[in-house]
Amino acid sequence: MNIRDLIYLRAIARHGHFGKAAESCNVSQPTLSVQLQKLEADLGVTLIERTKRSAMLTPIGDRVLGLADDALGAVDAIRSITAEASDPFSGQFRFGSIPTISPFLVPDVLRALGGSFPRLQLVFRENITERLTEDLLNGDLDAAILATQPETPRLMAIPLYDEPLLVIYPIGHDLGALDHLDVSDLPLDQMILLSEGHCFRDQAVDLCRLKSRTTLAETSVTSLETIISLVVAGQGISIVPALAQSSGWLDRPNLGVKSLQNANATRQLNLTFRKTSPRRALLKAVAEQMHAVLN
Amino acid sequence: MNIRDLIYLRAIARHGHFGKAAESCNVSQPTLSVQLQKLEADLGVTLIERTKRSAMLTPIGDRVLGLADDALGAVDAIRSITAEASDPFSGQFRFGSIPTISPFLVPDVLRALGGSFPRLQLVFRENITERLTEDLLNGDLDAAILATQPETPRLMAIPLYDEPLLVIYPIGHDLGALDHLDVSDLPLDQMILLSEGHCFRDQAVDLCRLKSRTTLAETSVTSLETIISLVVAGQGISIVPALAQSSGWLDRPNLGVKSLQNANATRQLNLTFRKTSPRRALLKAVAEQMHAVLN
DNA sequence: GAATATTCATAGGTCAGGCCTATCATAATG
DNA sequence: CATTATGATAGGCCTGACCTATGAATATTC
Repeated sequence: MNIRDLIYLRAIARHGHFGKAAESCNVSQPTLSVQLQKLEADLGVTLIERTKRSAMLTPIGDRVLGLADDALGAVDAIRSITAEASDPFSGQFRFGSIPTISPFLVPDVLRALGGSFPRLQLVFRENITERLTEDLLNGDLDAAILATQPETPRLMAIPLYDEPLLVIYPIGHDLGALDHLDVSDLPLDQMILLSEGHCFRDQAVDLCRLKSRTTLAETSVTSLETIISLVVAGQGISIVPALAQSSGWLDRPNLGVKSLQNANATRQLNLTFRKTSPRRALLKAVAEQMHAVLN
Repeated sequence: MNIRDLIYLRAIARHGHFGKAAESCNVSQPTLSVQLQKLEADLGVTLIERTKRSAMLTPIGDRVLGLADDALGAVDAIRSITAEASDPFSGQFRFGSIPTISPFLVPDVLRALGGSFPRLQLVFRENITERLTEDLLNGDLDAAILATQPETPRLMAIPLYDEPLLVIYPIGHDLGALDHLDVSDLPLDQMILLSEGHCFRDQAVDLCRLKSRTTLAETSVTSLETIISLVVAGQGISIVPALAQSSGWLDRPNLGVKSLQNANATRQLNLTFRKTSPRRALLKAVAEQMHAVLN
C-alpha cells in the first residue's frame, strides 16, 4: 500500500469517475485504473464498483475511504507541522544555565532572544552543570550556558565571555588596605564558598589551591546572594563573578570589592550544545546574541 | 512521502539504532539511512539526531512520529477490516423485496440465509419495485427479490420461482360452480386490486386485459391482507399469488380459492442485482438458498 | 438501429527510485 | 593505538509507477 494509492482512492470516490479523478491527480486515467486494481488486489477486496455510468464505492470501500481520510489527514498534518518547523528560527528552544550565571544573565538574554527571534518559543531551566549536561546529552535541552568546558566530545561549546572573578570583603577588613590584590593575599580560612556540586565552588578552590594548600573555611552555602549577605555581615570573604557587580548585586553598604591580578582569575562562559545538534545555524545565531549582550 | 518511510521512521525511533531498525524492517542499514535522508529532505526538517551512540528523535521528529503512528494506525485498520471483508460471505448483505412477496417469503429466507451464511449481517428492506430499483442502482441495496424483469441493462436477475396466480372469491360466488377457471371467466367489474405502484396490480391488469377490455372495479387497496378481508366480506373477487396460500393466508372461512388455467397466469420471482456487483459469488449462493426455500 | 461518444481496462515501453553489496569516515572502547 | 561499532556514500540492479496507444463495452444521438 502507498499513500498515493489512498489519494487515488479518495479522488475516484469523490469524482465517481476515473478520468476526472485522474485529471485532479495530474496523472493519466490508465494510471489510476491500474493503481486502484493493485490496491484492491493487495487488500483482497473490491473498493470501487465500476459502471460505465459511474464509479461508486462498495460498502467496504466506504469504510476503507474513511480510514484513508484519517491516514491522509495525519500525513497532511505532518507536512503542515514540518513546513512550519522548517524555519530554523522557530519552534521551541530549550536552554539552561547554572545558578551563578542565571540571575545576572537570563533576564537580558531572554529579552534579547525574544526580540531577535520572535518565532522562537523560549524555555529556560536552571540547574547545576552536571544535570544540565545530562539533559543536553539525552536531548531534553538544546543548549546551556556553562562556565566549564565540555567533558565529553559529544558536546561542543561556543565561547561567550571571559568573566573576571572579584574578591568581596566587609569594609574594614585587612584586604581593603591592599592596592594590588593577588590570590596569595587571600586569607583562605575566611573564605565562604558555595556547596559541593556548583562549578563555581570548584573554580574558586582551583584558583586558591594554585598558591596555597591551607584548608578552606567549612562554611558553604547554596547561593551567591547568601554569600554576599554573609560577607556584608562580616562573617568572612568570598570570590564572586564580575557579572554580579555589573548587575548591581554588590552595591551594598559595608561591602568592599577588589579585582584579582592573577591572569587566570576568570571563568569562561560558553554556550554548550550537542555536536550533533541539527540546529547549528540557530545555535550560532543565539550565541552571537548572547555575546552581544555580554560584551 | 511514503507509508514505508513512516514505518522506517518509527523503527529507527523505537530502536534508536539504524542497524537494528533495519533488521526489524528486513532491509539493509544503508536503505534506512538513505530513505530517512530522503524523508527529511522531503519534509525539510531533521527528524533524527544521529550520534555514534544513539539515534534520537528531534522535538519535531517526535511530533512527526506521533502523527506517523496515527497514519500507520489507520493503515493497519484498513488492512484489518479488508482482511475480514475478503471473505465473500461476510459483511452486510442488504436486500429488499416487494410487499406482495415479503410477508410470505422473508421469514423463511432470513432463517435460511442466517443458517447458511452465519458471518453475513442481513439487512432487509421492503418497498415497491420502483424504489427498490433505485436503491439497487445507487448502491444502497445489494439485491432485491422482484417479480418483474429489470428494465435497465445495468441490472440482471436470477430466476427463483414461477409462482402461479390464484383467484379468490367469497363462498357462494358464481365462480365456485366452475370446474376449470379461465381469466375470461372473471367478472372484471368485481375485481379488487392493489393501488397504483404495486407491480402485482399491473400484472393482474395485464393478465385480465389479454381477454377483455372491460373496466376494472375502482376499489384499490394497499395490501393483500386487506384485499383478502374484503373478498371474505363478499365485497368482490381478486387475484393473489400462490405463496399466500402456502403461507396459510387463504385458510379463511367463507373464502374460495381456484387456480387459473391460463399458461401465463404466473409471475416470475427473481433475485435482481447490479450486473457490476463485485459479490457475484455471494449473490449466486444466496439465490440458490432462496431457490431451495421456494421449491 | 447504426453511428458516435464515453468510459474503464489492457499492452508495451520508459524511467525514477528503492534496494542491495561493498566500502568509507568517524567515534567509542579497551 | 588498534579494534569495534555505527551511520553515510557509491554504484548497480530491478521493481513498479507512469505514459501513450489501443481495445471492449456501454450510452447516447440522429
